[in-house]
Amino acid sequence: MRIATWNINSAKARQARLIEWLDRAQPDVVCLQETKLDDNAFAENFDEDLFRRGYAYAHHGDGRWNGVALLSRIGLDDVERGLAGGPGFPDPEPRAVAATCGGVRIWSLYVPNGRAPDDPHYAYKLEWLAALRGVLAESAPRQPIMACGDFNIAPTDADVWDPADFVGATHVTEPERSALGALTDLGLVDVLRARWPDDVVYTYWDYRALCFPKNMGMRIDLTLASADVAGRVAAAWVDRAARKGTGTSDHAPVVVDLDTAPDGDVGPMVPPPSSRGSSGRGSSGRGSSSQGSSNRSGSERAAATIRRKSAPSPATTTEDGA
DNA sequence: ATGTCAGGCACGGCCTGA
Repeated sequence: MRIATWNINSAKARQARLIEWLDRAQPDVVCLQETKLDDNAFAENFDEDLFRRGYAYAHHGDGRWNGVALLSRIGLDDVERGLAGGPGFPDPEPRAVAATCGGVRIWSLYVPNGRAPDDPHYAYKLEWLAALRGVLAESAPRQPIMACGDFNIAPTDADVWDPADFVGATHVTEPERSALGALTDLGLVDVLRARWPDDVVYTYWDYRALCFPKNMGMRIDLTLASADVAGRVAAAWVDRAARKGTGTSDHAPVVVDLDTAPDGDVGPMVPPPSSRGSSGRGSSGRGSSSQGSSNRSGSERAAATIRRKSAPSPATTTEDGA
């Protein structure tokens, strides 16, 4: 079961890249953020592309800004749009959609940016995260869950290319990190970081100033999983190829492969493509701890990481081509 | 150098958001 999250920065502008990526990456479930479409426009643009590939979807958007979606080819049940009890700015915005897919309650989340610590949008961000905690706290004890999306928070200073550059900025402040900590305190595991504890792993690079080629990035797109789900993680990586070239989002997808659940009721309805065998699933199966790294495959490593240099220089970082 | 994009409005560049 392959789950991905991707802030695509406009579904319409990204249509060709998204479809191309679905065909290449073969995710079973995709959490999208910043579709920037209303529900009708999303349907008009994507019904044919998605249904032909076996995906059902739930879109929650009202047009110009925000907009989230869940795509699934392994079932899409009990769809829930919006964040119950969440704040507005001033009205509630389409930043959350959830569904049960393959036995896991999955959330696609677009946390407010915050803009600046003294901006009203920052207070809104913290209120929104508090409401999210309330919703996940009800769900987490009852079922396996994953909360995926653009959190607009770098969990630690290791998740930004230069902490000094972020002094006074959002995404790194203590209240934001505490709000994220309140989510992990529910027992949710940041599965990408658990998988790559010591590597430079970014998911977002500003379009400006050659940030991507220099690897001046941030890790703000997160895949949080309840312990039962985290224990099934067979691989987790950032698909940096999706950020390369022209016409890309400024975010790259985060991809997580789960082994089949212990009760064996979960699996893709579409036969796994041959590419799947080279992405970390071929090893021993369940029992791979989310903390463990010994069974990471070379291709997972190649896709996921940039090696940290002893003297970090953005211009000289190279891909780890295992 | 806020050095780039995206959408909206409305068809030519501004404005807003990220």
